[in-house]
Amino acid sequence: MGIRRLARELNLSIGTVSRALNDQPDVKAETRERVKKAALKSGYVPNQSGRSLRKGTTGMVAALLPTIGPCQNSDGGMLRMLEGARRTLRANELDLIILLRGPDEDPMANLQRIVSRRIADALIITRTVPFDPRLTYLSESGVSHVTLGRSDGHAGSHWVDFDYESATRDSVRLFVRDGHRQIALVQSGLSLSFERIIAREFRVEAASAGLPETAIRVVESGPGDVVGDILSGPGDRPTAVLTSHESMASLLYAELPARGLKIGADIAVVSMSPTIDSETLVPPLSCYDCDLDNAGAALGDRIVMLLAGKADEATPALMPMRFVARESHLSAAHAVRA
Amino acid sequence: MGIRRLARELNLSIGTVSRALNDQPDVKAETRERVKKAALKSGYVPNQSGRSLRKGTTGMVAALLPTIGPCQNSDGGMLRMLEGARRTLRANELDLIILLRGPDEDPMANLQRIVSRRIADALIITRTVPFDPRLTYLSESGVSHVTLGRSDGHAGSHWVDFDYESATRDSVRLFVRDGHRQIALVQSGLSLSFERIIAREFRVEAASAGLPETAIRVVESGPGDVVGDILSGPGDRPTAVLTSHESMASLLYAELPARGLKIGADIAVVSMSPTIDSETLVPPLSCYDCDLDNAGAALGDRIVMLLAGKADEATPALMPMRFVARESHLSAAHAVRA
DNA sequence: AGTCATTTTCAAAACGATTTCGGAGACGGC
DNA sequence: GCCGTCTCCGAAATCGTTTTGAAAATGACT
Repeated sequence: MGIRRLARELNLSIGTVSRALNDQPDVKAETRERVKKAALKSGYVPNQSGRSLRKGTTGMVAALLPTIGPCQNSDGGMLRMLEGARRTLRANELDLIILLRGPDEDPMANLQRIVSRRIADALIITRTVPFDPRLTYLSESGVSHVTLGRSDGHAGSHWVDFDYESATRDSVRLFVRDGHRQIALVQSGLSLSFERIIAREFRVEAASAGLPETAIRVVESGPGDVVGDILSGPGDRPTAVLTSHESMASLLYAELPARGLKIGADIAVVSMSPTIDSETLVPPLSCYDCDLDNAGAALGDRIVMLLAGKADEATPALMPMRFVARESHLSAAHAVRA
Repeated sequence: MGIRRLARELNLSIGTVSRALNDQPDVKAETRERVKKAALKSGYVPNQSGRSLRKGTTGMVAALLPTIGPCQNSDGGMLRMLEGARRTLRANELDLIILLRGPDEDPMANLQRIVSRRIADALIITRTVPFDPRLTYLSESGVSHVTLGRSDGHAGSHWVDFDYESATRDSVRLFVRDGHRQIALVQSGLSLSFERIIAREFRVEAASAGLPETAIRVVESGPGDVVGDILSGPGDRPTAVLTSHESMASLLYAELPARGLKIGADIAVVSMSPTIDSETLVPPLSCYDCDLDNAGAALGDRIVMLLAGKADEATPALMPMRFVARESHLSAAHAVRA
């Protein structure tokens, strides 16, 4: 196998065979048929290395996925999204490959290695931070890329992201409408773009809803001290909590009951961007849901546009988040205050 | 960029430069140093396509990951394991890439495409089924591969798997010792190798513990009817349940309370192969834990052995599972029977 | 100095595909 | 019969690297 052998069997030159298989002109329809049939029969598939070398493109798109710490079983959502991207890319003759980056590897060095070895034609970048140096590097190197999550400081960049602003605003309004006067936001960090966005919007909306500075609490913590961080501090305890990630919500579910606080009764909990089984929690978790399949497809679409040279059609995509009211956001909290 | 330019700058032939960079003999130590320094300075990295074409190997190992249905947020564990594999492979100059397969793609066709395009030197196969046709194909094609999970009917094959037999036996014994006389096993399917193994072992061990046929219930179900399936049927209800996967356990957590059964009190629940946050459930889930990092490393090791031609050193690896006693396995169940 | 063995280097041939360029026929119009 | 056009195909160049085989340099010893 190899195009050489196929050509010899057909009594044709390898050039003609290649042209026939790639649907290029200057090949008689009948010949093209003959070639294609023979290729199918002998199971010929062009060697990727040879093809890449000559064409200068690999036909692959790489998604860079940092695997961080032990608290990373939230990946289910990521895979779900990448599957959406895969489907779209595949429909355009592109293969999606996922590249893991361990905690031991330097983000930039890792990126440079991938770029310079020409493993993929385009990249999908996740876990963006504000002013992400990776994006600067990619832009300067002229490598096509789409990010999951915006990054401040990269004006013309192509991204897909969820509408955390609206979701955060809605959430705060919901709390206020339900009579909560003391609210908190729980995050596991503040470095990622989406965490920043949520924190900022949370403060702004709470302020514009008339809540005083002391009524707003933004904590950033991990397992062990989440609940302590929320409940400590001056003034009344918060009666409603928004978490920026499902993993934080599950921590609350684990620790709040031990403090005698019943979720959905004594304290309201709403979570952002959950993965799948938020309804199997007790009580079922109210959350802002996101359409992972479509987000993935949007990522794929952007990549396809970029590679087709239609960069102008690759507009940013802000995916809506949908509030799913279950039971955890309910609370008799206003009574606490009254 | 390009070895050609590098060679010209150094006043050397490209052959010498190549040999110097690849640590091959027949290069003066001083020259080697000079070349390496220049390569580092100019940021030269060999083009992967050119290298693959010439060497016939890609330096990549592909892990094939089916993305199935919506119930797949158990992937966190899988990624964790693959990260272990990545680390080991990377230490041996190999790159790990993950290839998703959507529900729309045929497993065999997908596999054939990957193999014939020579995308990777070796494959990691997951979700093995008994007498897996993929393994037959790979063996016949002479493609190096290691499977996660055994597959009946492939004697000499290389695999890494968890010791489900022992865990299942232990679990049944634990139940019996705690006085349970009516036990159940809940699975989401029966097609995968590990599901078969657990089911078989469950029946065998229960029988040899003296439980009559009617006291053993093995149900295979999805969301919605798990609890119904367990509780229905002749005889007393089971007082202890083993689940073969964390996702099933979380279903039980969601649905059992509604039937008035308190986990860890009225009914014992133990889960196999959980991912991370089984301790944040209420009550904390007792389970058989597995060392994902080491399992991943074992996968990587096997691949390295295979590619180094030391197939005989790539022995199968049965990874132990460790019982983590939390609270869900407790129960006053014997009282029910008494 | 000449010979031989041993390093060290260079030039050229792979690897497998795509693409460019040009030539051979076929055909029609004059 | 000659010339231009069109269609189809083959030969050769090309992509960037590794590997091979031969040539040059070096050193040791007569």
